[in-house]
Amino acid sequence: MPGQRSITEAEKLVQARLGGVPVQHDQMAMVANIYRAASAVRQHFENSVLRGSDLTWTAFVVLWVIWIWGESETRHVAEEAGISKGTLTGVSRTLQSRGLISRAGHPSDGRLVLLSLTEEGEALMRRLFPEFNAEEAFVAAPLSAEECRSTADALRRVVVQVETHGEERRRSLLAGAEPAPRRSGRRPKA
Amino acid sequence: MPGQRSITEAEKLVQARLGGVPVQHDQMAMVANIYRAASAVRQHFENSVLRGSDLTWTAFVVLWVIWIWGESETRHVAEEAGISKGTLTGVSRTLQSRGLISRAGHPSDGRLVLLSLTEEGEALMRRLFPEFNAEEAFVAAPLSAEECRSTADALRRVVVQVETHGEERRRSLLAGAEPAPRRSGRRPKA
DNA sequence: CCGCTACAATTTGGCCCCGAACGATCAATT
DNA sequence: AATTGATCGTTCGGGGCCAAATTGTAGCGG
Repeated sequence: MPGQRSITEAEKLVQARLGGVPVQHDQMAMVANIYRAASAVRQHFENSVLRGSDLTWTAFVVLWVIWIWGESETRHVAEEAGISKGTLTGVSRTLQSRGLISRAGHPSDGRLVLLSLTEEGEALMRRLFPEFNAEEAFVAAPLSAEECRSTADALRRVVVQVETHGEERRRSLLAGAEPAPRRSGRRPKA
Repeated sequence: MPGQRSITEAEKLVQARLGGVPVQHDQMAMVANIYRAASAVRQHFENSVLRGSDLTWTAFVVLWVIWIWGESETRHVAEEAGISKGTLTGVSRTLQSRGLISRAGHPSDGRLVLLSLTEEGEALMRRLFPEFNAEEAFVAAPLSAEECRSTADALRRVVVQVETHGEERRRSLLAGAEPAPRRSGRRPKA
């Protein structure tokens, strides 16, 4: 677990590299740990409960969303699952090919596509979710229920911060300059 | 921000789908929020500070590790950065092609490869890190310094839990059964 | 010196991931 | 009926990501 041990130690090294420029330690440590925890948890889930059904974390989340909310339009599923529409297209194709979900056109709006679980997908979720939840309890075992709640609450506030003020923040950082293209991704036609 | 609003609401729906099987609410909410916060934060960083230098989160973390620890063996960089060795090979190739890092063979052990920042990479990190840290402060703005510390500490304990007991847990879940292959990835030769 | 085992980084295969471009559809005009 | 503008899901390009297979070096015992 060298990554963890080094976090606090790293801060001294950062100071050395920056030569006196002040660093926001606590915020830096929290962000680093958010990402590290997310990776560790995802990895554990994929290699324990999900491996047996050969699902990725993302595929499971998509199934979960449809399971909870019932037949849904793809854009809503993508937003709930926290992935882009383009990604969902690929994931749902995979899940459909395995017979876990089905797609149907919207009766009155030809642009929409509705996703729903097949009987097989439904049965899988009924079987899988309790195992998944048991693993959630496992990774959270060192924390009391109260600590889980306050941690969840703190993280929720971070998400709210980014989702409500993030775009405005990004605009003000650019300060009028054009948004700078990505190197990856489809090229503009011009 | 429908995703957040729905978390607590979703728990009632889960109960309905499971018909009385008990659910660990607090642990479930925490895990969901860890992942959601990590995605939101990563996305915000890539679209703000990192976009201008066309770096992904992962590429930045790799640069950061080398910056802090100095010239390092690839396996150590991969572990610190929280990615697999195979992923690092690709990322470091990209960074090298952009002139930000350089690679050198180990003087006495021909198997090892050492990564270090070029002068250009060094300059980039000196310029970029303060911007990065300012964004860490931005996303953490709704939380007090004390809340950042306790949240970071809780997440650290989750990581420790997974890293110390995860493998044992996965083994006991399988209970002797063979580990079940992945659908994706290279096929066993047999 | 010759296997042999251990361990390093790389390659490979299949998926995930984003966001720009695209084609189809809809709704509101005219 | 034709035009226009918004919005849907899909396609596409360039990466990221893991773990098994592969390739190559190290260092041992014989």
